Formats: sequence, structure tokens, C-alpha cells
Amino acid sequence: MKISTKGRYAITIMMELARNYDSDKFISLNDIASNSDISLKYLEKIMINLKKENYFIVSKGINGGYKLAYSPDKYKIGDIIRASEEETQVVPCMNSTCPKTGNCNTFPLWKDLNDVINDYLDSKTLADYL
Amino acid sequence: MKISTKGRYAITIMMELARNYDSDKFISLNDIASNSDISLKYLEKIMINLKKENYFIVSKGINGGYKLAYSPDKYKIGDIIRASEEETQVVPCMNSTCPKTGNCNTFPLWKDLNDVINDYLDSKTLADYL
DNA sequence: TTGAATTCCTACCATTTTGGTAGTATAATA
DNA sequence: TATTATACTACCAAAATGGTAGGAATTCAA
Repeated sequence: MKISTKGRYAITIMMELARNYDSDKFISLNDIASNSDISLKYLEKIMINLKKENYFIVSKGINGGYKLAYSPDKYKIGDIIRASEEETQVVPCMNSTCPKTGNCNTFPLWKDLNDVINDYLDSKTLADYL
Repeated sequence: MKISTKGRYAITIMMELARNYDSDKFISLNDIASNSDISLKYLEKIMINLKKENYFIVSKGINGGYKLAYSPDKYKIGDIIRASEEETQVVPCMNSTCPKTGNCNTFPLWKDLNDVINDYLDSKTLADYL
């Protein structure tokens, strides 16, 4: 039941950008690497999934980097986690690939737990944790 | 964010025993292996952690096996999961082994999530999912 | 009293996932 | 046009996951 570093560091990145949303500056991954313990290279890797979501305005070159495209309250924590983590469901049969759907007695528990987690993560945005 | 097979199968075992609580029979791991897709050997391994909790009455030999020591409503799902899984916290720093406790901006999020999950799992017992 | 069934105990191991690193190409801007 | 940044592709070590194998100890029923 743990969140991998991909999901965790994705939130770190997004929170850093959220805190700078008003300043209108571009924040580079080097900036984020500096005040965290995460390497530039790994940050780049984590960005791959996030970039697919059209979360950012990007600028290359000097003073370049990333800027949030929308205000922090528009970014649900759940969306960020689901975009970043490989596994986002508590059991592999969540999407009913199980042969005994219907007569499985443990499924309801996992389904409920999955809902509790996702409902919570979707009820919060970056703005809630600035 | 997924539950490993250890936690999942532990619940499978406990639910099977819970369903037979009234019958007063001992249920062997062979019985459980038969109507699940889990091998006897792996069930034995999963039992190692559960046995430490004094959950069962045990009988060896013919017609032996396990029986719940208490009624199903006495077994919190959260306790079973925590006894079975290696990792039961969403982030490794949950027990404040982090050098920057206090000035970490992502921690509150993980703490809240951890609480949501554990509060839910502790609010349910085997009796809720018979 | 013996044999079968069951738990108990100790090792071992392949595969997958995690958590990265390395090198280079491409683009933009001061 | 040099510098700084992102973008892309490939690789890899260590840890966790999800088991298996073999036998020893115990107990109960016949």
C-alpha cells in the first residue's frame, strides 16, 4: 500500500510549480533538483508522464523551464497520481478481468477501498496543500 | 498503491474461516487451496504472519486445520492487512525518519492519505464482508 | 499403535518492479 | 552563437514480489 517515488516526486514537482504560479517565472528541473534530493535525470523521467497531460507551459533555453498552465486549484491530486504511477488500483482485477466476477467474496472489500482512496485524492487539489 | 498478494490472500483465508465460524469445523489450508487458486505452500507462508496474532485455534492431524478464536466482528480488516503486508504506509517517512520533518511540504498530503486508508480499514471487520 | 493428514520450519529462486543513470539530440533565447 | 534548458533513447543494479521445495514435528482417527 505504498506510493512509489514516481507518484511522490510528481507531487513534489507539481507543488513546486504551484507555489510559483503567481510569480510568472519559469521553473527549471535544475531548480527543483537543487532544493530536493532528486536528480535532474530522474526528474526528467518523471516529467514524461506529466507532460502528456498538458499541464504545463514550457520554455527552453536560458531562464526556461515549466510553468503551470492553470491555477493550482485546477489540478486534482488524484489525476496527478494516476498519470504518474504504474499501478493505481489496489487489486489487479479492479477492471473485472477476473473469471469469477460476481462470485468473488473478497472483491467488494477491495472495490470499497479503491473508491475511498480515489474519492479522497480527487477531492483535493494542489491548492489544498500549498 | 496496490495491495500485495500477501495481504489479499490473508483476507481470503480469514474470510473463509469467518464463513465457517458457526460450523465449529476446523478448516485446513488444503481446503482453502482447493477452492481458491492459491497453492498450499503459499498459503502456509501467508499464515506465518497471521499466526503471530493469536487469531486461531489450531488442530493438527486428520480433520485438523484452523478455526477463528473469536467471532468475525472482532477482526478488523486493518489489523489483518497490517499483520500481513510488508509495507503498510503510503510513504517511507511516515514514522518521521525524515531529516526535514516540519518543513516538508508534501508530507501533510501523505499523512492525510495514510489516515484515510487506515481509518477505513479499521472501520470494517470480517463480519462486514461475509 | 501406526499411518495419514496436517501444521511447522528452513531454504531457495525466478521474475518483475523500482529507482535510478548515461549519453546525446534538439530547441530556444539572451 | 554559446549557453541553457528540454526531449529522447537506452541501459542497469538492487530490491521486492510471488512464489516453490523438502522435510520435520505433531496429532488424531481407525
